[in-house]
Amino acid sequence: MAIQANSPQCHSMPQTNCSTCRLNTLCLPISLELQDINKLDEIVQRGRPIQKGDRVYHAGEKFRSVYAVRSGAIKTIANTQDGQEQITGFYLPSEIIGMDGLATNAHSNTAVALETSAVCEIPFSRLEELSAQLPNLQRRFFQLMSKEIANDQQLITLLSKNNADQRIASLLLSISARNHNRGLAAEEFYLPMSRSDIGNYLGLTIETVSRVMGRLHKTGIIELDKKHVKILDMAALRSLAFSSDKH
Amino acid sequence: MAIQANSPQCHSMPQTNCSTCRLNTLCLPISLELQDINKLDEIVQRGRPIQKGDRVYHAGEKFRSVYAVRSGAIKTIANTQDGQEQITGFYLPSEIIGMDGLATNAHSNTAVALETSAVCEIPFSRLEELSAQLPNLQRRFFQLMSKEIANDQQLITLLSKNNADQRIASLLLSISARNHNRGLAAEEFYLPMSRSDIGNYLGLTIETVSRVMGRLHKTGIIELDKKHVKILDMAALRSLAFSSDKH
DNA sequence: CGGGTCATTGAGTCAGCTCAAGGCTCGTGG
DNA sequence: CCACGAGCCTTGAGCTGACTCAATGACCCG
Repeated sequence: MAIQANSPQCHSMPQTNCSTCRLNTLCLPISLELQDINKLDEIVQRGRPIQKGDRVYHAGEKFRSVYAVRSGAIKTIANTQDGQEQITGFYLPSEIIGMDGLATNAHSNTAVALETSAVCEIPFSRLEELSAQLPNLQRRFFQLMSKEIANDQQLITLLSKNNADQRIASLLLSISARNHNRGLAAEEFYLPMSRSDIGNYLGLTIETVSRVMGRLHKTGIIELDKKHVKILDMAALRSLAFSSDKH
Repeated sequence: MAIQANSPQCHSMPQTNCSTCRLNTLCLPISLELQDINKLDEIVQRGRPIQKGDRVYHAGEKFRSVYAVRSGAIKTIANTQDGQEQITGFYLPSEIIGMDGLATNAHSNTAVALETSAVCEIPFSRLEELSAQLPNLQRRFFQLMSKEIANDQQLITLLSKNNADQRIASLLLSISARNHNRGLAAEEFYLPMSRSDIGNYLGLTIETVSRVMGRLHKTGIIELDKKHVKILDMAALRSLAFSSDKH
């Protein structure tokens, strides 16, 4: 718990508005003028930190807000008809969650913190009003939803066409790239999720996840110590993820 | 070809505006007042019928419009990094395609007609302007994108957690339900796509699709003649799709 | 130090894959 | 009118990647 509280993402916590947030070149405010950012800022509610395992919202809850991840990491879980759970995404700082609730006015997913995290709550009715006034914000929000669709479709392809090695390699590359975008190292990072979460997300068993990660380690492509990953051979990892032959 | 041209969906062709279109309780105009529907109608462009195999838009093309399927059926295809194709959706009348292009301002998918079809083109810049004026339309479009996300996440779950029988059963039920929504029979319909399309979409080989469909036929759950499907035991199909045990 | 959670490793099984052969349907051309 | 080729689908036989089951290891916390 002490380790979680000291996680490196937490130094963005003292930020109290969007215009000074170091994530504002990635998050919802992109392409907004300073005065428009301030308008957005007025409707954003910053909550207290949430602990590992806490929910941001849960399936069935009335849809009121979307949330920007400010620090930490969040997983979203969809419940299937037969009572199983499917992790539909891992979300890192600057990424937006909660858009699943729009269609039916109730969240279809549950969002759970993977470690101590902070989120900015954005009441959707206010965001809608503001979007009608600020064309750039409307466009930006459409784009965010479209990005979500594109991400989901990439996962669909991964699950439909790729073997275990390719799925794991792709996940590592995705996290690496997103960290890099936020100004962190692309080659070295902590995985905020458990092996079981990875398996659930990628449609694999925990044993297979463990074996594949072990193999990547043995072949010298990554260094691995529990959740600490260091990519030693980025090119090899890429060619593994994107090679068309399954063997 | 003659058969395609006489396909049952085509009698919606003579419609020339949204307010009299029999799909307007399902399509984009939902929840709009009559006068607002007319405003929407002014920006909608109705094109000529497109033939089987024709593209509505293709990957890489600049994003300009979204499209409502008016008749026929459309598949959307994403190209993977390694040159494979992944079908990401089958779209029936009243459903909207093209929203994949918003994030990057270029389409990431290619949309191909599965049979002779007609689409309504909706230029996005005009739709954006109108959305800012009509809160209901803005909300409606957000909802459509959210619905798309929800659909994609259901497919993710299907691919990640369900076996071949469950995947096929779920697809049949989905098409059945969507036909029913449009006032067509839930129990009897033509599959507009090939076995190979089904396999691609569901992450299965064509042989497995064929075997599973044959098995559903033999066990008396469906009647099957090429692409003509009749669901004989809806309850059995549902319990097959949603049972939690894989065996 | 004991109990719980999470991860690793091994051995055997099986669902869905690959490879291969053959059938059905439709359009074209002799 | 029929023969033929091209697509699409079906069916069979055998293989294999990922699963299941099982045991053990590593770590944390009380």
